[in-house]
Amino acid sequence: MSIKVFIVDDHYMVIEGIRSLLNNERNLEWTGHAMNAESCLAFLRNSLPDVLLMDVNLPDRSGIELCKEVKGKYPSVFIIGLSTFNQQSFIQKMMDNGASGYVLKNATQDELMEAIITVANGKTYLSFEAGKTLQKVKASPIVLTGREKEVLELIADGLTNNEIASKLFIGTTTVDTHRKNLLTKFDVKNTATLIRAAVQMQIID
Amino acid sequence: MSIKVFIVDDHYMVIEGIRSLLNNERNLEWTGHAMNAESCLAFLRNSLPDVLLMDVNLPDRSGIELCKEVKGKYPSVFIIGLSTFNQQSFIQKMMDNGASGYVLKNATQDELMEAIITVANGKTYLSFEAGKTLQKVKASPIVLTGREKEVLELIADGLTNNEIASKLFIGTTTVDTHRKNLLTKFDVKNTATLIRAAVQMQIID
DNA sequence: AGGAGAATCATGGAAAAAGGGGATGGATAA
DNA sequence: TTATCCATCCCCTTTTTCCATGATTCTCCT
Repeated sequence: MSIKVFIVDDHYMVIEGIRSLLNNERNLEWTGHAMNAESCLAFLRNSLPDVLLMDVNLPDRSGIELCKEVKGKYPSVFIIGLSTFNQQSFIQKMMDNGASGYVLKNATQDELMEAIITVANGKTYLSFEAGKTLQKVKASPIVLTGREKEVLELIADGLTNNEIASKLFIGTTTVDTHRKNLLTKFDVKNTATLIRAAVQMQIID
Repeated sequence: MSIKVFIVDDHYMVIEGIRSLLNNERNLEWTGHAMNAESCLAFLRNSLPDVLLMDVNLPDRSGIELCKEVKGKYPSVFIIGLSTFNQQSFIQKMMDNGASGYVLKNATQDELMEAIITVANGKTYLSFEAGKTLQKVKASPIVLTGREKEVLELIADGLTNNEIASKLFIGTTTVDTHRKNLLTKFDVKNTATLIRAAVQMQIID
């Protein structure tokens, strides 16, 4: 019995690449591709693959959201996240939202096949590089409270403590406290390094 | 006479994708691929393609540097930049460093062929999306002087004006001036928004 | 030779952030 | 029921950034 594979990715070259890498495999069946989240969902209404290869950066929606939605509606579909970079938080979030695996786009044919087969059997697959990154993330997870995240975003928007306080209807000193906690959690010494770290970790855009 | 094409990209899937997209074309000759800058240069020492498809993000060196080096040593090779995103500054820098074209990885087969043929004839090709981005960049180009960039990087590293001044052997007031100029050039109001903008524009990492 | 831009420095004042304390109520979880 | 975490608030001091305005070199380009 062959494994049905579907792919959603907005890059022609990547779709072609994967098709080419997989088209010699007898025990795989290529059921099609989509180039955005919407047409992926439309396809799934009619036909369910066993394994769904999903780019984390889609034009209309983030792969993270799509992952959640697909897994909610069709729990039998196993999802493998695909991305170009080793992006800390993305890998974590994809796995948290129901993905069964994560593969980088520089994977070899063997790696990709192994991932698909592993995942189709209900197990979890992380490519070597992604696994290393995940370990790093797990080693030092930065968990922000709701309020801290709000404050962080307003700082990134250029507001001062006073402005933030007005906007959130709290005291300036409270904002100051949140700010100090942010510096501690990120282990940075000032606003510049705080924002840089937050952008790099994709906590803010 | 067929056009010799070589590709350097660290993503297997992309290489496979391009190979697959191009292998039906009679007037093209696929001369090989490399997965990093060094082996690309090694290949070029023995054999020169007409067109070199180059990822802007290589593991060992940025495509921008490689572009400059290749174009310096082998002016007859026409280079097409390849990237996943529509990245403002990258497109500009690749073109500045001797690239003849820029194509996004979501390009269709037709688009890619058109790019290769256009460039092989010594003309310039920009994919539609890339062209749009470039126009935006040209409309509001943020050009930093050498010193400003140095200061910006040190700010992003978390140094204060005093520390920056010591490191660069200049006065604190001078650093302050550079800092003010940075705020003006980026059209932002404080350090937080400055760093955010700089990271997003990939002026700092 | 003139002009533009880059880099350097200055003065002085206002605003904001960083760093150090400590305190209180409320929710939640062990 | 303690213990922990969260969000809220306060005081004080020092450091740093932001703003306005102006000036002097130097080099590069025309």
